[in-house]
Amino acid sequence: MSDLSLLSQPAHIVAPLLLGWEIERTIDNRKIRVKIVETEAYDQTDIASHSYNGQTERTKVMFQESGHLYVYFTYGMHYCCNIVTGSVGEGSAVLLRSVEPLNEYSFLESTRNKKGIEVTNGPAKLCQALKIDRTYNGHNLTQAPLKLIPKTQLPSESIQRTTRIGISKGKETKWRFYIKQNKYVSRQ
DNA sequence: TGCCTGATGTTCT
DNA sequence: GAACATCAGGCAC
Repeated sequence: MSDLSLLSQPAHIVAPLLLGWEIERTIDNRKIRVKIVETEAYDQTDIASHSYNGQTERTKVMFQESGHLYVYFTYGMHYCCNIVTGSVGEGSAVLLRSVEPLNEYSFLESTRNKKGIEVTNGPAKLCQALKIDRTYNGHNLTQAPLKLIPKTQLPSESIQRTTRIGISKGKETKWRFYIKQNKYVSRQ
């Protein structure tokens, strides 16, 4: 039983807390574990967020209970996944930008047809590696086959805070967080 | 190493 | 009809 109550806080508080947490993804009886090393926060006051213009059919999961997964499809070929945070109706979430595999390396390399850090060092890459698609939109992260596993909080000295990547609006907001010196971080 | 661009579908205006 | 929370491959330097 994992306690995800920390996730009911605002996204920009939760985003650095999630660094170092693990995800357990079960595929064909394999229990794949990865560590979260890079995140970005988005909420309804944020012009770069999907929830900025209010709730729509696509974004409704962002407005639901925290501890669920918000998966969206972008650029015609990629999925990205977010962890919903805050309280119901708040419209906030944390984008997973990169993760570090902890086991099943060769399996992940085969799902991506890539090796090394290229397997999971980007938001769409990690979704492909872990086989996350829109069927997981709204998934409860306390349940298999996709579980979020809380870990002790990292010391603040090991966390770097910067502006976000890959957006055209809201660039000045420093809501990207990553673990310093981790090679899986997409851009240091 | 770093810039440029094509691929491709969903969402919103 | 345009924009898009991206990626990979190609080419120049």
